[in-house]
Amino acid sequence: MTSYEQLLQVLRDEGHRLTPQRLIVLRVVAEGRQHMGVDEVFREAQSAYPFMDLATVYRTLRLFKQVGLVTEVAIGDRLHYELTHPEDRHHHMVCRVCHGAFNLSPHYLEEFNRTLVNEFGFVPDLDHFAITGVCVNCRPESSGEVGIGSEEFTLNEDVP
Amino acid sequence: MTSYEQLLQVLRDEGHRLTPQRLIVLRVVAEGRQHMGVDEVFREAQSAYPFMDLATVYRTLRLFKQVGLVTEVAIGDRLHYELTHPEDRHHHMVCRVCHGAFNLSPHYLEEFNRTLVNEFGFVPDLDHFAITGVCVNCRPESSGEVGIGSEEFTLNEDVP
DNA sequence: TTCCTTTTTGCAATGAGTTGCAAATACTTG
DNA sequence: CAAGTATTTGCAACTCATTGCAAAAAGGAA
Ligand SMILES: [Mn+2]
Ligand SMILES: [Mn+2]
Ligand SMILES: [Zn+2]
Ligand SMILES: [Zn+2]
Repeated sequence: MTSYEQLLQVLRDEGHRLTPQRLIVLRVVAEGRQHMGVDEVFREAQSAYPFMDLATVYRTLRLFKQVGLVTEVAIGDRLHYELTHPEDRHHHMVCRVCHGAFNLSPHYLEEFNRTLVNEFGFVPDLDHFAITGVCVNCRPESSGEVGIGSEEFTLNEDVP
Repeated sequence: MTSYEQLLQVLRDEGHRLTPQRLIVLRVVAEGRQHMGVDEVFREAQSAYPFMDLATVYRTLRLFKQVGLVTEVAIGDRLHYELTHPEDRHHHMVCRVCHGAFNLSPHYLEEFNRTLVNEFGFVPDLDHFAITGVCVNCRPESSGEVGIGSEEFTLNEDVP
């Protein structure tokens, strides 16, 4: 798919300098799991480059988001990042109880999106969205069959 | 509608103590505008009770939310509170550019809500929701007619 | 390579929000 | 009304995220 070299070219093309810090953060995010929290990126990056500063990680991730290399999603009150895969747009349902995160096809928000645009002229930020709630496994009385179409992964950080 | 005395009874009924701090925060929220930010509540409360501490305001608002007296909404990355009006459920569209906030009927999220419950058994938190985006006035090319049904108010705090 | 300019970094300070804890106090009971 | 107890408060310390600024370094030109 998008190789590491191609990703670097995106930075060069927009006139950004290729510092060791940026190369490492990019590698960490590219090789990491889905939705890494900032502190997780920081720890991994620091182990490869001990002088790495947390402020640099924040600035670097913000830059990567600006140029489209990574996608940001707010889960709970923390920001998480993953490499952008244009062919795999998705949203999330995040369980408030078990912190599990389930992927959700963009299809489920398309009508909502269209309605806001058509009725109010409001263009919502619905690129990569996370809605909190309670998942089927954590519901008080485990009633209700689950349909197809959702794929779970688990966050390895606590989300408040 | 719900008088101040009735609100106090809710606290008493659940075994919470009626401290001067709580009475004042409740009065401030009850008499304040929609969606007061915490620091705004703090300032008003402090002017009525100079010993008021910011931590107490945070704890008090969290308690009021727990017992249902107030409704919380995250706008940008700050929490805002307003007195709960069960007969006036609504969501918001918040403009990233001008920070204007528009009310949105719950009706627009009902289908989305139902779909998540039915297809995935996921019960989303859609009590009082705010979606960010760009409002019709702030869109690059001002195309598109605005329908009826949205009512604007302006936040008087900057939201990042 | 060396020099120059501009960007980027590391560090320290800041701000919002949360938490532990001892002192204060609201409510209960006599 | 006084005393006892459990809750609540104020304060200070702490965390997470952001920002100003001087020092470091990337990239371009000679
Ligand atoms: Mn995702
Ligand atoms: Mn509201
Ligand atoms: Zn769950
Ligand atoms: Zn606007």
